[in-house]
Amino acid sequence: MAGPSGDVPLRPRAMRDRNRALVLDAVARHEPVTRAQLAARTGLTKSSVSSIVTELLAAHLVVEQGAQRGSELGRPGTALTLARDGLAGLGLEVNVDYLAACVVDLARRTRVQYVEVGDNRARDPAAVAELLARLAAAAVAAARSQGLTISATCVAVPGLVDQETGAVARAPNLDWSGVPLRRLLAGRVPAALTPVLVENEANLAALGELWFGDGAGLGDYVHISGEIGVGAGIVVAGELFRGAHGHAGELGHTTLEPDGAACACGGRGCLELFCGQEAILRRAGLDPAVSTSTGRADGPVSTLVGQLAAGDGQALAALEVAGRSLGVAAASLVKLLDPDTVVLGGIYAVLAPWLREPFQRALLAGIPMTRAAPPRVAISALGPDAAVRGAAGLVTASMLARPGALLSVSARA
Amino acid sequence: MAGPSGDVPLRPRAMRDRNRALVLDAVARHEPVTRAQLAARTGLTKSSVSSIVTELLAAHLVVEQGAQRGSELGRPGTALTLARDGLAGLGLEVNVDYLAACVVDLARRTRVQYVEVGDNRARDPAAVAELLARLAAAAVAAARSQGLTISATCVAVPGLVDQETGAVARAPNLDWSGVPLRRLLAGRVPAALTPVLVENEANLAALGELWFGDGAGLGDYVHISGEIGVGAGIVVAGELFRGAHGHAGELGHTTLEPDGAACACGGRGCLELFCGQEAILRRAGLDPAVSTSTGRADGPVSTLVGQLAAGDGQALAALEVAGRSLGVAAASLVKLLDPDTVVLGGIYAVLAPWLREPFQRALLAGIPMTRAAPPRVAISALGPDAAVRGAAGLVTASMLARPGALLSVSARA
DNA sequence: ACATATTCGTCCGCGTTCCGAACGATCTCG
DNA sequence: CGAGATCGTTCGGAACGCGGACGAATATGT
Repeated sequence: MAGPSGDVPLRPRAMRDRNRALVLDAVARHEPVTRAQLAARTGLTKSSVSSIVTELLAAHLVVEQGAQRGSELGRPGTALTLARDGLAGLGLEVNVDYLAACVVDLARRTRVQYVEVGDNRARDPAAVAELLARLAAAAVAAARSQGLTISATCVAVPGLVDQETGAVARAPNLDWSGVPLRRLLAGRVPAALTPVLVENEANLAALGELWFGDGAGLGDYVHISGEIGVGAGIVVAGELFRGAHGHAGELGHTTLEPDGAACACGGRGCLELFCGQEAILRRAGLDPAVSTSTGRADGPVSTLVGQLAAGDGQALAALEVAGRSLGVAAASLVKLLDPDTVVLGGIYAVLAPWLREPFQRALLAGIPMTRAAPPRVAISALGPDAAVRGAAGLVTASMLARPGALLSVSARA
Repeated sequence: MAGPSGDVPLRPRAMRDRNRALVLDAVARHEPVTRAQLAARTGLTKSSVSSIVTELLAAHLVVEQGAQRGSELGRPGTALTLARDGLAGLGLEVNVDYLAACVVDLARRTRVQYVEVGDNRARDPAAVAELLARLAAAAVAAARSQGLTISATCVAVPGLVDQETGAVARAPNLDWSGVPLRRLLAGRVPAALTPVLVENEANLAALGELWFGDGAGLGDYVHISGEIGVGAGIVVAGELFRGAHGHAGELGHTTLEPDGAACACGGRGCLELFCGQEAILRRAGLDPAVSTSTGRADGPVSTLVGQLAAGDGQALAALEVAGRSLGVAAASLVKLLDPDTVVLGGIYAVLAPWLREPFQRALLAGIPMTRAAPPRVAISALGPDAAVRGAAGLVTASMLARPGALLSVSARA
């Protein structure tokens, strides 16, 4: 029952908090930037900006870069940028056939990135947690040698997550159910990495696209993430739409044919049966059973790409089917959510040369004259990397959004 | 792209604005209420609440009701309630087969409500605007005799609206396209009723349910509005989800059968072909062509209800089909948006005794083990009245949310 | 009847924060 | 080298919320 946008009274302190976040955000967006430019951009006065910047400098969130060479008149300003050598976010990912870790600094530069291939379906959740913790330790060590300090961690998983407990309620493709991932990691990871967030992979991939891809021009968008499952991440006004229980975006089990084939989820004619990774491979005549790689390294998807490039008829037909069915589902989604853009990510980014055309055709056919302009269709620049980086980015984003919490963490270097 | 929740700097003035809205909202929710209770509820101190209440009293938004009889110890407080005799909102509705107007006061009591039946497809948009303006004038006169002053107007229309211009981009069931409704009304209505908002009917019906129905317990919900078209209104955290262009919630043209029958929208196998009002009537063996009434008064829907109550097989089968198809579409919607509740509104509220069971069955079948708890299914308490009242409520809600704008409007009575 | 406890609403002084104007600093251009 | 422009700082003023103190109004106990 949120009343007027948040039921909390606004005190001078909260006012300062928000203006601090406003300035820090403007630095992140426009660095390098001078105090005067910040004042113009945020609408605050020069005095207020100065006072806030002083705090941000003391907290080591922002650093001065010396005089800004301006070809204009007057005294040049001092350039401000986000600190590159201070706090950073750690992103982890558990997927069906690999683990990944990456470290991102405040300026959203990826400073460390590790991937470790291996079939996690064959492993016990605790064993996966153990491997992931080791990967994390390696990434943190590499980050420390670059002068970075991890402030928090976020783990991407291909399934539904209970935000409160950090447990994976259900991840069908991993065959996980009720796995308390946060607790499993908490015991295996130094306390400096906590808190550990757990979040759905498709959601994080959408945010990854926002922060590390072409996010700027997307507006409100839906990021469709093709992996072994099919998920959608919905971003509205720069923020993730999570739904009431954090489970929004489950696109893979949209019903396409009410009387179609049975799906593992219990339903019938689900989208995943037409354009999930395994369905595509099978239709193309490839064996999806072996170490299914999500488009990275060598794996069935690269094999498929090879066949497509060679003009293999069966493979091309499989993508025609996938694109068309995905387009039909996307049309319904677009009519329901009215986004500016639809982004194809995950393996769909890799398969875009063959997928895009039938997808777009079906999408437009399903959105007739009802809307002024059809949504743009964009291809993810990140592909399968989007989720880990989105996870790390989520950590740094929350630092940028709440700088107040970090003010006392000054004395570092 | 919105940075830290709004790119506007927070000044002392904005702080006051928000706290004013916070207090006013608390009054609305808990009236009658004393200053001390408001302080406890909002988290502000007694001093701040006192100061804000003084302003609200001066603006005639709130009135004192004399001493509050408390069975407790100590000095009793003075009860505060929203003013019943001051500002009010005017809601209008253009639908296929009727026009409606209603006036709602700050306390969300419906003070005036008029409905005028008549087929608007047969009329020119300008003629409709003329009739609507006359209905509005009558409603306003009735409101004035109760001591109410209209502060603004909102019009509900069954189609896609351009929020900027207040024009109806397309309303297929009215056969309107590019009708500048705001401009048509502006010339025919006294200036005191402006500004005139124009908004989609399904969206307003959802808000109507929130404010005038069982809104309290719904949480985040989707209100499915069955009329001649089928629309959905999505409410998240007490606010409407409009999408990037204000066109979100178009459920009626979700594709159910990609190779199904052609729909007027240009697509194939659309949901409306299975559970739109005309489809249901036709399948039940009734003639939908005559003055199709949206469940109010006498009309084909009441005829249908009669047949259903009598146990007519063809009619029951029609509702079985409608319920099942609506349930399938709702299942996809639920997986995409993850709401707490799904509300059946419009004619579906009237048909609920026969619709609910197949609907719920299909809905649950489509949401297997993937979610912790399936969404609740609720039946609208308002039915076809939801939209007009939501329109009027939207006006009063925006007054409550931005009391600052009304402070100078004091001298009334 | 009267004192006491309790709660309500107001008042006043204080701290935080933003704003606006003025000022010195620094650079470009002629 | 002076005029003009821009940058960042500083200082006083104003708005606002906070906290404690105070009088008002009521119930309870003796």
